[in-house]
Amino acid sequence: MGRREIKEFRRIQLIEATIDTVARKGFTDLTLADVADAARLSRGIVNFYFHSKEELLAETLRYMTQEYEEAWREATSRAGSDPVTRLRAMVDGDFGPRTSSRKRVAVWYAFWGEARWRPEYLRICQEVSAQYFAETRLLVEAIATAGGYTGLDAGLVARGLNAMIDGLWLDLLIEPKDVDRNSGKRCCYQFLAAHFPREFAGLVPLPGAIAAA
Amino acid sequence: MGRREIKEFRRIQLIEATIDTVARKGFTDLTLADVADAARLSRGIVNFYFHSKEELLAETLRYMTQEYEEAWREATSRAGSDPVTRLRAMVDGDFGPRTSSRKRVAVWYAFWGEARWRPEYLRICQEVSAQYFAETRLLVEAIATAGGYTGLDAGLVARGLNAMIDGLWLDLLIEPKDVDRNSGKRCCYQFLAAHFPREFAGLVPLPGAIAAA
DNA sequence: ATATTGGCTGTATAGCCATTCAATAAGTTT
DNA sequence: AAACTTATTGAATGGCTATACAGCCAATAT
Repeated sequence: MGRREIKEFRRIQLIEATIDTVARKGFTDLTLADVADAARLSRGIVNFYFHSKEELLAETLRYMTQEYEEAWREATSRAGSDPVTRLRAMVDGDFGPRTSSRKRVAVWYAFWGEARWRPEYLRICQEVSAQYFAETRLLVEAIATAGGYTGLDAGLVARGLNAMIDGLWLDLLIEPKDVDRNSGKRCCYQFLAAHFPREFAGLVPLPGAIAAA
Repeated sequence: MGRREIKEFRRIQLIEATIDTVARKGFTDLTLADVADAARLSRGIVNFYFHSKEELLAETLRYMTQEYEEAWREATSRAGSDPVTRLRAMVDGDFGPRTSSRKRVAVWYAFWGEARWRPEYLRICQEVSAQYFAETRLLVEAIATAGGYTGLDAGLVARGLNAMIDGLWLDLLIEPKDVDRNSGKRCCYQFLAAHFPREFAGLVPLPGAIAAA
């Protein structure tokens, strides 16, 4: 590896070490020595690549939001142009093994827990949240129009879906015995089916349907 | 104040000082000196009433969960026996000015952000979450039965409502410009109206209805 | 070959903070 | 009011950790 590439490589290496370390020790107990160890580099390395611990953490959050946004944009893109398929792709992505692993979700919540007191975190979270909301809102509107559903506030439905996803992630953390990635997904399907029965009802098995099958 | 009462009084005084201090400075920047100052007591006081900082924080979380549970149990109790009214009382409570003030919600999220790495926090959160879920599930079931709604998974609906509330609280923190206590409430009403139109539709004004009124 | 650059290391340091504790104040009992 | 108990203080302690930095070494340029 030439000197040219190494700079960016190390940055990412340290950011990923930070994610791993937050996942392993939490936010409060995280030290720069831990991060350096996780990256298998020397103790002083973090302050060589970042001005401060605070900056490392903010960059880590930025990295995660970018990764997340790329993931759902790619998922919708693969899903084609049908808004129903696209919205479903977003939900599926949010409960896919990579995005909603216990590790990843724990790290999201660690950052959200601090966001209130760190304007930089807040800004970053607002950005990703606004993008996601805008897209879901658009899709909800398109589905409503195409399906002839009237008297429905697309903003409210989109907001509700977004909130439900975040809340289910919390359940993955707190009640992993009652909520897993699959039941989280079904929960969202059911919400969508309640508003758009023709488009989503097939995804929600009726109670007892499994036993009957 | 006699010596008998003082012990309990100081405990609560310190716990409430802790809530205020977390609200003001966040979890990471909280020091016992801050808490002592907030309580207007001397620096060493916390370790006289609690074995450690960790214990103070766990007790603070326990205090908040008890307060929350008492609040919604009282709200449903006041609401009488009709499950529709009862469920609505729970939602209204969750978006009432006391429970969902930015300050309180920020503190909840601070604890949730740490819960993954503190088994004690996890246990406490699981407890309150399970109680709340059990009650909402019961009410959803009662509403479905009374209203003749079939083919509806009460557990999934209750789970979705719980998750939506938690997620909307996050929005109160992160996007206070787009989500406030009122729109949060309306969001939940809309979810309930989607499943139980006859029982809840009246609470969700149609788009444009306000302008038309 | 030699010089130069720049990534990287590991130790030194200074500040912070939870916890302890000896001293003191306030209240209670006899 | 003396003896005793309990609450409270605030300074001292010790451990921890972010940050700074002097020097080392490998890669590149000349």
